[in-house]
Amino acid sequence: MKKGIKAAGPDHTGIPSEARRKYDPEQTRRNILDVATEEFSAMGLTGARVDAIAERTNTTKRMLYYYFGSKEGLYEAVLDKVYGDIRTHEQDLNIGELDARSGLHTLVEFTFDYHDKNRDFVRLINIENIHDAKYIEQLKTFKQRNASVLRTIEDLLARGVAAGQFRDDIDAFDLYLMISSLCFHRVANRHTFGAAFGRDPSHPRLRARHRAMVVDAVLRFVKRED
Amino acid sequence: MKKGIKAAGPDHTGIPSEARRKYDPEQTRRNILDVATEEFSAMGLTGARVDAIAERTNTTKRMLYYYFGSKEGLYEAVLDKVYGDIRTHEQDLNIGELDARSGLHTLVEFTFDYHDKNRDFVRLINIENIHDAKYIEQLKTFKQRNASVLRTIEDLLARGVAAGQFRDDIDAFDLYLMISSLCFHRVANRHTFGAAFGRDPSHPRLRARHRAMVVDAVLRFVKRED
Amino acid sequence: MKKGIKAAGPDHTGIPSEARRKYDPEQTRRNILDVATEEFSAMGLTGARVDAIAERTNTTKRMLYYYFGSKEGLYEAVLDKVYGDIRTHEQDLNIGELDARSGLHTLVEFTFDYHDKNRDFVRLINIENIHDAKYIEQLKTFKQRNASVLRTIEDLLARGVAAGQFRDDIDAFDLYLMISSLCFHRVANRHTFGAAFGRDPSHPRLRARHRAMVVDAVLRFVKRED
Amino acid sequence: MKKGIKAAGPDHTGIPSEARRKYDPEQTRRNILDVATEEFSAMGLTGARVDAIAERTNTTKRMLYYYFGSKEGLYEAVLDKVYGDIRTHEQDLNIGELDARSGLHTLVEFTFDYHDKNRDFVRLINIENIHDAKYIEQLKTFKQRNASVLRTIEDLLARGVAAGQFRDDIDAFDLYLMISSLCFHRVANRHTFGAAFGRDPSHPRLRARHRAMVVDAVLRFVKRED
DNA sequence: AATGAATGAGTATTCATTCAT
DNA sequence: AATGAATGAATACTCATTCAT
Repeated sequence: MKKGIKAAGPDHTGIPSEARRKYDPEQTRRNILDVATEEFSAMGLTGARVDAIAERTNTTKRMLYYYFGSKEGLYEAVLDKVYGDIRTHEQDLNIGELDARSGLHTLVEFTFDYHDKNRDFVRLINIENIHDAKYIEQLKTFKQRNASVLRTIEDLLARGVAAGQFRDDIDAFDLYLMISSLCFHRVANRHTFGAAFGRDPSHPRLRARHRAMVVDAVLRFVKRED
Repeated sequence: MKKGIKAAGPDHTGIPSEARRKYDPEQTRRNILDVATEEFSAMGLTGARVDAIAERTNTTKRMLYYYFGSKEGLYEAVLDKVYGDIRTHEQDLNIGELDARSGLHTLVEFTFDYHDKNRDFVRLINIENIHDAKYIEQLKTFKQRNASVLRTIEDLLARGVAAGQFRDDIDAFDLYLMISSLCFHRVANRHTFGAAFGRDPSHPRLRARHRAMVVDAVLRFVKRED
Repeated sequence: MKKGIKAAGPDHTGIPSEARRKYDPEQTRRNILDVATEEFSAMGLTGARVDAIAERTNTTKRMLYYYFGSKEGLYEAVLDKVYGDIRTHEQDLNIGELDARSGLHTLVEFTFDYHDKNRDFVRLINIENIHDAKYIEQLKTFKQRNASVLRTIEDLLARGVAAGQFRDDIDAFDLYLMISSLCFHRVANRHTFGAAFGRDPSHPRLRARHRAMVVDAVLRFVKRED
Repeated sequence: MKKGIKAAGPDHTGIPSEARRKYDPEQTRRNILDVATEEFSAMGLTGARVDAIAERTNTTKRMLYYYFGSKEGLYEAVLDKVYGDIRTHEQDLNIGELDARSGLHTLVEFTFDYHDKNRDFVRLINIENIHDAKYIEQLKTFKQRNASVLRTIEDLLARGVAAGQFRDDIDAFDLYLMISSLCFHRVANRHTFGAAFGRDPSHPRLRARHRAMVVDAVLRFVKRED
């Protein structure tokens, strides 16, 4: 009945003994979380089925409750995992070291690429919004994490203005909303958009063109006009 | 338990007798559809409860099936109704009669306002995307309807280029995607965005500023540079 | 939505006016009865759907209740119609005029053929037995009608015994049960029999052989042994 | 409301403790299956009520789905159980060890007795035929099981012919159909037959007489005539 | 740490029947 | 004589969760 690689039990695979310990709580937890990410992303919070998750897991439904307490607890754990990543990566860009224009360019491209590659992330944000973000608000570390982007952008804008490159009437929050919109929508709404116009806005063939367009639109928007 | 205003039966509401006819299929249908729009928009397709819809209706659950066949049939009818509106209104703008620049300006403002005012519409699109747009694809009239915006934009771009106002390297589909992104995201993802940054991007106080920003960003993007 | 030939309403078919009278109660009744026979025969009493019957009718569901009172009333009317036929035909055989052996021969062949041709009849009897024959027992004329076959067989046996052709220890009821068994089972249970043995016992290719077999078996059974 | 004897929980029935274990999947399954056999046999597939079955069970409706997946799944399991029995018992007769005539005699008597005693089985076959045997056809083991009787009869016929006892123009399939008809019909159609003629053909008082008649009819049919 | 069995409260849907015209 | 709209009580089935081992 069970699919996937069993995390435990006697085997004869020749894998070193640490890897086939009878009980590996960390791996079990991780395994549940990964399967749950797929299911919640694909089906939504209400649409996801605990049984469906358990079935694709190496373990049983009971363990899911053992580790995460409830369906909602598991969903929150998934959100936490998925949301943590983007902010971490953003900070790895070291945008502070670049000049304002190329810093912004880099940030936009990163944001574009991140959404383009992490469709599960995009779907989960979507799903959270259907639930009025009530689960994500409960994650303690959530707000802290996000503050960082705004600071990055504020810094970028200040430096750009100082260097005479950028307009001085732009709000960091607004600018991030714009970037986010342009990167998010083409992935999040690709299905209805695709259905409406017969073309998938997130199709790989369009990626380079849209990436350039988004960067272009943002840079034109911030550019100081003489 | 709270029943809406009964359309029929002896009442003391003072509503003129024609309005409380016992048999008024059109009104019954409409009533169900309106309540369903709210419920599906608020709860999603899987999260919505047929019982909850029926309860807030002037009629019984049975009639819901009588008119719409199934929960999914009702959901599709809701999508159909809601999606029909925006295209109808778009065409009422008579953008063809304006010059390219103000036509685009008008279209962007309309799109912004429409999303701003019709949150149910935005939520439903979101929900449809979680379901990979599989329900909307079944609506026969759907694709036809949407073609119109693209033609409007193509025309706008052609006229703008001819008048020397617009760049000549812009694709109508891409441009609509951009407009849509900027108008949709701030409404659709207001909850997670709000949770992340402590500010609701669709808050009325920000509306005017964002409206101007979106128009500005789009016009700068299409503007021919000398 | 409606299939079938409409019994009423303005038409331009050129059919003489009597045939397209606006209201033809007799035809409406007959039409409902015929459709119901098919549905009950195909689906059983519990399996049959009033809506399904009404839909295949020239009229509406309401008329079904108008004429037959209830689903069960309609079912009883179907039974009555269908059961009436066989006894009527049996009497048309004028078996009393033949000598005992050929009379029995004729009766068996008739019974065989009747079941072979009237599968709806066979199915309905089957269905009635699942309901412990409680509906057929309510049909007033039912018992009277059946008495006739037993008298026919009694007469046949008496004459056969008198003529030295038949054994004298056979009961008419038993003999009819035997004949009935041999003619009924191959039709009634053709599906499970077919599934079990890969051959349909009521297949036309087997008909002649089985017809001869049944006649043969019965005649051997009654035959006086020296 | 009337619950059967609970297999679990604190009780005061004096049943030894092993018999009222809280977790006994095999017993739970069996219990459901037995109750379902009665219900399906009495009411038919469509007429049977899942709730009615659950109520007479030691467990809840949920377990019915846990073990059998659906009402139809349960119905199939019932068919499987019930059909399995007759073939098993047939083979226990060891007819191959008897001479042709007494072998056939034994087989007919067994078949007669089996149908006479197992009315649920007979009813269920009847019900399956109303459904065109579509459920029984899905049981994998079904066809295999049945092949055995035909081989038994073929062997019997061959030996009887070789011994000069039997005619040589009889097909095993036909002969089994005859036997089956004579044993099945009197049970299956006892209600309509009873209603029609005022006598129940399966009444115990008639059993011995009909049993002899059936054996007699079959043996006369196969007997070689000089 | 891990598990198969068990459960109650829901959940979408159907059905025979009747109402108002 | 005929009809489209309306209904309440059922009906099969599902779901997240917990028990006993």
